[in-house]
Amino acid sequence: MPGPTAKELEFIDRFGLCFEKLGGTRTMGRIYAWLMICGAQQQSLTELAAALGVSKASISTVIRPMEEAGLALRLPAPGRQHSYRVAPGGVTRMLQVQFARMRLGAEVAEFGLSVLGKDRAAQRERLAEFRDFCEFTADEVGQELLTRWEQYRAKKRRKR
Amino acid sequence: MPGPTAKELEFIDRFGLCFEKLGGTRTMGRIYAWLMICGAQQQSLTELAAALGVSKASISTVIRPMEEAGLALRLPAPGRQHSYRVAPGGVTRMLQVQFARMRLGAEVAEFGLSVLGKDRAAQRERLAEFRDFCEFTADEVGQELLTRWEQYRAKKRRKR
DNA sequence: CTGATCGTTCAGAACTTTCTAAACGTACGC
DNA sequence: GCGTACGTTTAGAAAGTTCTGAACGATCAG
Repeated sequence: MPGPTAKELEFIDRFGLCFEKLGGTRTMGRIYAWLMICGAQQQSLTELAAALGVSKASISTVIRPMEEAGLALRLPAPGRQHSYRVAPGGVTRMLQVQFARMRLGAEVAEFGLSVLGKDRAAQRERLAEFRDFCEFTADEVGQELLTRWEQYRAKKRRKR
Repeated sequence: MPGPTAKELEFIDRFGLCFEKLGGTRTMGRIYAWLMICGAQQQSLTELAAALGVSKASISTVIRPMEEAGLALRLPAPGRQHSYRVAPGGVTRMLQVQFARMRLGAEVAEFGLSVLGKDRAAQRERLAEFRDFCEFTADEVGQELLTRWEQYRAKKRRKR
């Protein structure tokens, strides 16, 4: 099982930084990058640690959130070790999770409205709009996004 | 210019935490919350600092990104001080900025493809899909989101 | 049963981010 | 001009995050 080449490692690191900018952690990005480009279909935790030059502890702690976010897949282990690979449609899932978090915003806004007196119309207006927007993204966009992405991909595929 | 009441402060803090979860900083959220609910139409930097119990330096450094993200508006100052208020459609803008960042992901993926040999079809497939998804969100979703949000809001308004 | 291999957990180290206080530059009122 | 009020910048403190090494529990081969 060969580790990444120098060029591949540069890609891995750039991907890690990018992932950081988008709200994840660097290591999560690096793992995801390596899983995308490595020769093998899947990688064990120990292999990941070796390939990325990172402690097993790091991988272990970071990969759980990745599973929950729908980015990585842990396969029923052949042998006793766990195998990880990129989940199909992983990034899509990630965005959906992000959108779902907007519900929290709606809740907080609701609380704010309960705090604010009935007389403060202008402020209530602002808060209500914020709440609606959070609801909108949480409820509508998540699903809509998926179907539109399928369309987009299909169109792109047809061109080839 | 009264500061926030105890209840209002709780809202402000909860909003700050929520903002943190969604990728911003706590202080940004607290500022935004206070701008939404404070009695005055706008607040100077000094007023913000006093109301939130935070140093002026903090506000000053944090509010610039907020302006750039399209969250806060700096008004042509009456007197010599600057006045801030929530930008109309602020959160929408913020999401759009977030989406625009996906372009970086597309670039990195493109670089990855240039690194990967032509023979590694499976890996290239994964990378290409990632790139396409980044492009899709950056190009299409940002605009689409806006129009759909307008529709949603209009519908919501009609109900009242 | 014994030794080897693997993933997990925990305490502490290294690093980053965020905040503050103090010094500074500028504009205004007098 | 001189003092005052305002926002900005910078260096350093405080807090939080992420990583590592070591100890541990579990599983399998022999």
